[in-house]
Amino acid sequence: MNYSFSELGKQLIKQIPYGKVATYGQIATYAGNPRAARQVAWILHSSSRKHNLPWHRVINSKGRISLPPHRGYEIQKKLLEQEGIIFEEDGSINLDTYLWHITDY
DNA sequence: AACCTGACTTCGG
DNA sequence: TCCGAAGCCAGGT
Repeated sequence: MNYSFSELGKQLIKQIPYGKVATYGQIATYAGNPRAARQVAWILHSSSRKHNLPWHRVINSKGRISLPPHRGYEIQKKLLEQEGIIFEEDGSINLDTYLWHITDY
């Protein structure tokens, strides 16, 4: 059975454990297209609501939230902090500590 | 059916 | 550190 990139990406996002985060590129890589990071953002836009995806656990490669202020940034930060994730002074997250490894699953 | 757009990433300069 | 360009998918116009 051939699952679409979006379908796989959606499944992967659902698997991100509580208290962990994943990057767009990481999801894209696991879904089979290392260069399709942009599509991951698209998945979140189109499916996070109807499929109950833990969208707040997806951040960019720099370990920072990609949402602009007043466009969800504050909300995402709050949700992550509620899961025990600590933000650095510059607003980034220590990926060595919080990045999800597929092996954790 | 062509064209546009996204919460991105990587690479080169 | 910053900027531009290329690469990828799917849904809306």
